[in-house]
This record gives sequence, structure tokens and C-alpha cells, in this order.
Amino acid sequence: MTERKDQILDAAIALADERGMDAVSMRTVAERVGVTPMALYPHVGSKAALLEGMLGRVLGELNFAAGTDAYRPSWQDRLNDLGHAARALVRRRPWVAALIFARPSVAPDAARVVDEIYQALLDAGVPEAEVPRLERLVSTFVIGYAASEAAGRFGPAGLDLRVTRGQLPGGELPGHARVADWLSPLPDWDAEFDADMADLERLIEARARPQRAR
Amino acid sequence: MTERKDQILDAAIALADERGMDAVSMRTVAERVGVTPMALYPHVGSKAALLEGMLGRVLGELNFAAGTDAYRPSWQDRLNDLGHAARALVRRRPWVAALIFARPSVAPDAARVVDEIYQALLDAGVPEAEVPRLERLVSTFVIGYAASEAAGRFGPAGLDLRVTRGQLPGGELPGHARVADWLSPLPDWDAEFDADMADLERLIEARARPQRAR
DNA sequence: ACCTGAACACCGTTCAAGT
DNA sequence: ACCTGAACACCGTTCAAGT
Repeated sequence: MTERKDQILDAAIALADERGMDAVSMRTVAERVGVTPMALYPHVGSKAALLEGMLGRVLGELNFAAGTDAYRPSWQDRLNDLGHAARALVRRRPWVAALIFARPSVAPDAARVVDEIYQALLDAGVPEAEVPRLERLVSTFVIGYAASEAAGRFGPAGLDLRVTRGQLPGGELPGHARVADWLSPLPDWDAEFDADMADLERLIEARARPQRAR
Repeated sequence: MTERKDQILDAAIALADERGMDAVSMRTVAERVGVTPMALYPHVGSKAALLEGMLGRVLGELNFAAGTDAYRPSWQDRLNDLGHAARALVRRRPWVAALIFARPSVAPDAARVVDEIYQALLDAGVPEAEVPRLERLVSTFVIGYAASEAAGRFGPAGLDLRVTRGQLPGGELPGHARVADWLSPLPDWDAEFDADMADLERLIEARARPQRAR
């Protein structure tokens, strides 16, 4: 007895995966379920609620290595793994990125992920009062990085040749001129993300008090 | 002789400011300009191009203290000022946040801002090879933070009481339980952003080589 | 070159009706 | 309780026609 709501969410997610977010409408989802558009409403409420449900479902499926009771990886490894899992999710389903920043809330499905970051920060020795802020800092960066990749914000569209040469109609760009040698070719985004995570881990260590023995 | 294109962008931006992004359609913009919807096409090309133009315009109006030739503030102050200017822009026009992450590119209007960050990083003593990566790290965080505020991702919707108490249907949330005292009330977001920027500036200093005398 | 009017192929959602 | 069919008030965009 699969709930009809699950069937609807499955259809909507499959549609977004295959033809992009623009192809997801009450009409196309209904057609895929084999039902009239209006038949969706008792189950999902509205289109906005349907999107919320889609986001909740894929976040619930996000896999990361939390370890077992017997053995947990270092907090650095767990944080890295979480970051890579989030990035892999967005690479596999680019439509997720826009949804995370567009929707007002993320709902309890995301709490599991947030809790994992809290635990990593606590294990790193960050004082409890600082943990929520640093969780927001890290998750904002990770989601923003994944969203930027998905939307193509990091180029190559962003930097045409005039810009990389430090010249722009109506003004000079001295900063671009000085770093021009490192603007193209574009970097390895995996390596850049690793370097960023390493920098953020150093930032976390700087905020940590020495660990008490357990 | 104001260009008709400028008139169209003005109307679209005013509409987004007054009634939100959802109220911006070719039909409503055309009505505001006093023209038929189809009359917009020769000037803006398409709805997607119209959105791109709106983003370009507001980014072009972004004000930050670059200083004068005679006196430039410290790189820390310039970076802080830029971050606050971006955040103020998104607070004033929340529709900008979604646009930045949704559109594939940001176009040359953003290059001026990127260049300012490049210069701040260079002045901080960051090696040229590391500058583009750190620019992306900082700008990704700043835009992500502003977008999170605009969309309400930071709560209070995110944390209902069961979650803050560390209990969730179907699982424990030990991290939430330990930091519960600092989850509510919600923090002062201005102070949090300042603390984040200070942490990022320390991260930048850690990547810097000692400055050569000029 | 710039604009209009009608039309096409879509949207999300309401409402009354069926079983 | 769950679903259908028709309708309402919208979309972005094409196309032929006007000046």
C-alpha cells in the first residue's frame, strides 16, 4: 500500500530529473501518475507544497558516512564527506540547488544533516555557544558552492576575454590584470572544493578550545 | 533621449520591488510602460534576457567604499563594506538573491565587484595564484548568506520546538540537544555576519605571504 | 524600425458534479 | 473519500499585419 502522495512525489522527481524543473507542472505530474491534475490537490495541497515535498524527499536520501557507534571517522573526514555528498546530490539533480535557496524553509528532513554538522563541530572542540553560527557558515558555503556550480555562476560564461585581460568598456580592472594568468583555464572544481573545505576546517580549529579528555 | 530598454528595465525593477518577482511578467511590464507585450521583444529579446538585464542594473548600482587614489581604507574595511553593501542590496530587493543563483551568468556588471575583491586579497598579501579561489569562496559565502536571509532559510521556520529539544519522530538529534540553549532566541544577524566576515578575514590572512614594502 | 492584435500552447487553482 | 470536467484568470512567444 504505497501512499498516493509518495507516488506523486516520485513522479515529480523523475520529471525534474529527466526534463528539468520547468517541466514539472501539476498537469505533467498528474499525467505521469495517470490521473487528472485536480486529483493531486487532496494529497499535496499546492504546487509550492509539492516542491517542498520533493526537496524533503531528496534530502532524506542524502547519504553520508556518520560511522557506527563502535567507530566514528574524524570530524574532518565526516565534514568532508557531508560536503561531497551534498555536492554530488546537486550535480546529480541540479534542480535541488534552486529549491534550497528559493523556499522559505527546509523542514525537519534537513535537521538530520544539521545535527551531523553540530556533532562534528562539537567534536572539533568548538564551544557550544559558537556551534550554531559555524554550522550556518559552513552549510551556507557548501550549498552556495553547489548552487553556483549547478547554475554555472563560476564560468566560463562569467569571464569573457576582455574581462580576463583587465579591460572593460568604461573602466579598468587592475585586479583582473594582475591575476590574469590564473583565470584561465578554469580550475579543477573538485580540487578547489577540497582546498576550500580544508580552509574552513582550519577556521573551525581556530575557534576551538582544547578538547577535554572523555 | 532615454532608451526604451532602460524604461523597460525601470518598469520591471519597480514591479519586482513593489509586488515581488512573481508579479513580473511580459504583460505587466508592458502595461506599466504603456505598450503591448509584444513591443518589448525587439528591446529585451526574451523574458530570460529581461531578468538578466534587471540583475545587471541593480549590480551596477551597488555602492561600496573603494576609497580614492589618495586614501584607500584597509583591505579588511573594504571587504567588510562590500559584504554589507551586498547584504543591504538583497535586504532592499529580496528578488535579487534568487536571480543570482538561478541565472547561468552574471555578466560584466559584476566584474567591477569581483575586481574589488581581487584587489583586497592582493593587498592582504595572498599569492596571485590563490586569489581567484579565495574570491569565489568569499563571494559564494556572502551571496549565500544574503540569499538565506532573504528566503528565510535561517529560521525561525526551520526550527520548531521538537527539533530544538533534540527529538524528532524517527530519530534522536544529539547535536541539537547539546546546543539547545543557543538555538533560541534567534541571534542578531548583523552581529553574526560581522563575526563570519572576521573569521573569513583570518582565513585570508592565514593564506597570505608577508607583504613586500612598496 | 517599431508597434499592434489575434492566436497557440501552456500555467495554478476554484467550483460543481459525479461515484 | 477520491476523482473528473469545465472554467477562470493568467503565462511566454509566434506570426501576420499595420505605420
